[in-house]
Amino acid sequence: MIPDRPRRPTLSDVARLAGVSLGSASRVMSEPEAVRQRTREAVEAAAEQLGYVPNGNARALAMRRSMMVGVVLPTITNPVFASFVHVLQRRLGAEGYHLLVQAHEYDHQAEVALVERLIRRGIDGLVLVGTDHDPAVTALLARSGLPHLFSWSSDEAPAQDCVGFSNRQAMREMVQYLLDLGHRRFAILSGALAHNERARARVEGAREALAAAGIVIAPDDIVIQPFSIEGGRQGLRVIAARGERPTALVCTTDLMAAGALAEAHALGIAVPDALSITGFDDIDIASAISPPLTTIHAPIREMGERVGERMLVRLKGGAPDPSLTIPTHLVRRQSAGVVAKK
Amino acid sequence: MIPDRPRRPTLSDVARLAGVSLGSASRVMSEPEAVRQRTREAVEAAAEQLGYVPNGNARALAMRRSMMVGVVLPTITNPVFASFVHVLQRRLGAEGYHLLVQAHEYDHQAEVALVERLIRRGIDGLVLVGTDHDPAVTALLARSGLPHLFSWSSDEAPAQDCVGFSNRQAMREMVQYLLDLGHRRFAILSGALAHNERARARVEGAREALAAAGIVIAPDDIVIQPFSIEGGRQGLRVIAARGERPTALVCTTDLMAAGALAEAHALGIAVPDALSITGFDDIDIASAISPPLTTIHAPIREMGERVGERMLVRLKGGAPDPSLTIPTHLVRRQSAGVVAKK
DNA sequence: TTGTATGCGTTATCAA
DNA sequence: TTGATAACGCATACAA
Repeated sequence: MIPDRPRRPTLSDVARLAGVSLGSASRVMSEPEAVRQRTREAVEAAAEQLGYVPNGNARALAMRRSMMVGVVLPTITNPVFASFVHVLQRRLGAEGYHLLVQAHEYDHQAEVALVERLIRRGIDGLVLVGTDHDPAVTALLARSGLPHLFSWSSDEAPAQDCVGFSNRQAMREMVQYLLDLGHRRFAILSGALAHNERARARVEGAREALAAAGIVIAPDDIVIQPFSIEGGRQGLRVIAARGERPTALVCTTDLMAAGALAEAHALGIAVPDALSITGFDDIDIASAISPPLTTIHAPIREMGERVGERMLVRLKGGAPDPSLTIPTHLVRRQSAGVVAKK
Repeated sequence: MIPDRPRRPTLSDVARLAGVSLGSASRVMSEPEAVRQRTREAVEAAAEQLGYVPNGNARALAMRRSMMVGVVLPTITNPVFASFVHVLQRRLGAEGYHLLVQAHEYDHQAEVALVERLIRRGIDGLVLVGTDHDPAVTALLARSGLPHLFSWSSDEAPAQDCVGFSNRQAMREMVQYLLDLGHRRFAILSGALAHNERARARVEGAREALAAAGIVIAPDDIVIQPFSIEGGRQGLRVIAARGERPTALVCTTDLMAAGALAEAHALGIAVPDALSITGFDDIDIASAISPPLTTIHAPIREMGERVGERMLVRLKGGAPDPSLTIPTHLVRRQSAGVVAKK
């Protein structure tokens, strides 16, 4: 009986055609130097002739390693996370790993399900953004014994396995800069703070710097909108509708700042003359909008490299390293300026 | 002897603890309705107690389906591709599929290696961007019998399995609009055209619309730079250095247009008064830069949905559908205006 | 250096 | 409805 669907050739088929054992054929694939040239060539010829393609799933089962690393992001549509994936992919891809990317769209609960799905699917390691996760995530990770790394945030980081930067310190620097420019009336625009220690740290950093200057920020001056360009627009509208406007609008992401900037243009609010606007992340587009965005450079590239390297170490059975804090820096552009004289 | 590493519990362990056979335990996982309630509960309790997590790789091997779909992109750092991934992930994720995303960074040859790696790793289906691929890609796909879909381009599309839009027609519309605004001197700014039928179709569309108006574009007026913001900046510099400047700069992506716009600002070239600049894609940021970008809306969301749906059909053994062309539309914003009177 | 045999953790087939 | 048992395709320890 002829099989209806032409089954893809397996290593057994290759071995048979080459006239060697399955074991030898397998060795040719994984450790070619451990096999005589003659047999190697026979196997390679047979593989070529049959169009043999190794079955990664069988391989993963036998080796108990899938060569896949999971990455759970807030969203892939913010370029700052896309860049992170880009770097990670290059670094881990170079060592033969594939990336399984998932995004929870800032849904705290959704993240639990994504992590579980990734573990079930059979990843070898997991990269998480941030350190504030549902206890269920931690439990899953602990139970599975899966190597995992946290990223982005060193503000509330565990002692190990986190590579990030100080969102709080960065934001302090930003606000201090604005204070030095003479600003005294501030508003802060952020996405939701719940389950997001990065946003919290950024807002806290701003608050601290202001407090040190004797400025107390009112609850109303912290506007919460979605982490997006549209959220930025909305936020600016809210603030513009106020009686006494701030002279500086501190946004917790470049995306929100870009939206706020666009809306300021639309409303005829001059930036930075009537209102200074600042961002956070330093995504590519930040320098291309106008006025170019004064922002914090988040060290995404370096963070991605470090996370990738550490993940590779952990995947090879290496021990956890202490958490690492990468410096950020303020990028002065034109969206923030000296406060206008009365 | 005690095993040194605490092996993760398997379905056998669960079955043993529950006092049922492996087969029954397996059934509880996959088709719970085909098992008596009593045994089901026993198995579920045992699984819970042991913290059982199914092994996806074993599952993939046994079922001969990995529940993973590959996506090969030019780059993840262009928001237009990130959005595509976002939509695809939602659609396929809803049906339990994982996405294996790879980017070739516009390296034609690199794509071959990526596709091969994905096939080896064991994907169930593959989504490709564009239709112009190395013959080796086609060969791999044909040999593996893997369901695969093309996207983005209906200009040189195969009769089946492609979901895209007409880059050429869209660009014709754009240039016609500029002609209607009175422009007669054009420059075109694009990334490399080799192995990229989308870029080619966009340039061709522009050329055709110009030709129809009796305008012949000189080779020098087509500037090639990387597909990026920086590429856009460079491109504008090249054009600005020319003796006789164009009044309209047609860019083949929003990213390049944003870069060109930024550089125009930097050089003191008024947009649109001294130079109209147009983009293509309509990424989120296009409406937030200033002046807001006149561009072509590429139907990424709908394309992603269609691709996802079709992929699901193909994954279930369904037959290929004829290729689909989704309409685009011109988005008139402020970066393009009437040509200045002499 | 090569072959043999077993295991990886499931699903699926077939009797019972 | 359940249980035994054979795939699934490969890696690997061990023997030859």
